[in-house]
Amino acid sequence: MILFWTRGYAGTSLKDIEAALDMRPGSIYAAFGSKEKLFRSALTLYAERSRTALSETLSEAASPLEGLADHVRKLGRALAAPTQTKACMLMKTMLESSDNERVLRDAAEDMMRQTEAAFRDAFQAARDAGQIPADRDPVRLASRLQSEVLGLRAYAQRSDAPGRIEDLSEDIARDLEALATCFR
Amino acid sequence: MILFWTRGYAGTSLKDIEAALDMRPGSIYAAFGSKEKLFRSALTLYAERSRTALSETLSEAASPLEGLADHVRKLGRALAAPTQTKACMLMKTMLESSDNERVLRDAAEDMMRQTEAAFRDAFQAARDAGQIPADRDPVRLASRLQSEVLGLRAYAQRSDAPGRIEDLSEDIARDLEALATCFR
DNA sequence: TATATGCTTGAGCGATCGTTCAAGTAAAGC
DNA sequence: GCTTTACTTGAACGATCGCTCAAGCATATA
Repeated sequence: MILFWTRGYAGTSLKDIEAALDMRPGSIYAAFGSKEKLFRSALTLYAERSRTALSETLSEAASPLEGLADHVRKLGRALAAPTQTKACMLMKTMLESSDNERVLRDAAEDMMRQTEAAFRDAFQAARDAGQIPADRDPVRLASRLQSEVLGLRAYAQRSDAPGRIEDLSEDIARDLEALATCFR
Repeated sequence: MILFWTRGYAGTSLKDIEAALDMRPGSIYAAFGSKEKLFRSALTLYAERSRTALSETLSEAASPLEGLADHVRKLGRALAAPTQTKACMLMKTMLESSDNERVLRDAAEDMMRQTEAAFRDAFQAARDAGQIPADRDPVRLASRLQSEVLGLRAYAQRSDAPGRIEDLSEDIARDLEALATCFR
């Protein structure tokens, strides 16, 4: 999965996959069917893990809004560590897929919408709990947060990012919390 | 340029370029040297145009901060229109480039830093003019804005984005202006 | 031990990649 | 009209792409 994540769909050759899985082409095709199917399962795995991480952070937090802020701060800490790739795999897939790979694009979009729906539910819960003003639209807040996270992760890909990422994620988290404080 | 922008470096084949320029391979190589050099000049052209657009918007605005807010709103309007590609070409290049294309990655990063420097100068000017609080760091604000713009443009790539983009850019622009209003 | 079964192997398929270069074409100078 | 010069052409190169399949291997069953 990490291979596809870092190099993308078209950028990963079967040679790379053979080496990573220590399998020969025949076995790979017997097990996964095609490069595209293998990529899609990698994409699904990525999305599931992301969703799990988010829901765990949300459930551990004292409130939905703090949960979202925690999520952003955790992300910032993760992105400050040196890893192969930082940017969101769904975003990378969406950006690299052309028309003849529309299936992948659509799949990535769908999964991204699921994440955004989780954000929306959290904002909705925060509003129901009176933590944020009633005139705030959870859908709009969710797309804003989605966009901020995409931006943060894309920015993190820059080689000079490590020193700025924690400030960035802290700013985003503070803005989330400010939704509550401006209401008191 | 648009071809490279939409499909990326590796995703654009010489066949595509031949068709787009109505030139045969020999002429292309005589004129540009290599696919990589052609891509780099496309990247440079893109960055120059972006920079020009930004500086024009800034110079037309009543104040640096309003200039930045205008820039974001203009971007939102542009992204709401149906175009081939929305996401920033520098970001796409940064994300798709692997280690064997490090030259492209570095070039894209450099150009992105120039944009960010322009943001920083505008924030600095706003602070010097007393428009934003003195304890605000222009560098930090600039990286935040850079990240927000990257996020906005990546989000705009989604097929269901058109309806949300203007809200998103409006939210970002308001947050910029709030740097001033919270100071009054 | 002989046979059947399921999995792995890697040579090789046709297609496409970026790139080159001998040959062809067109305009300029004499 | 002939030569020179500058530019264009497209066939073809080696490399690599995703993928296939006859052959080989190892284990289970008889």
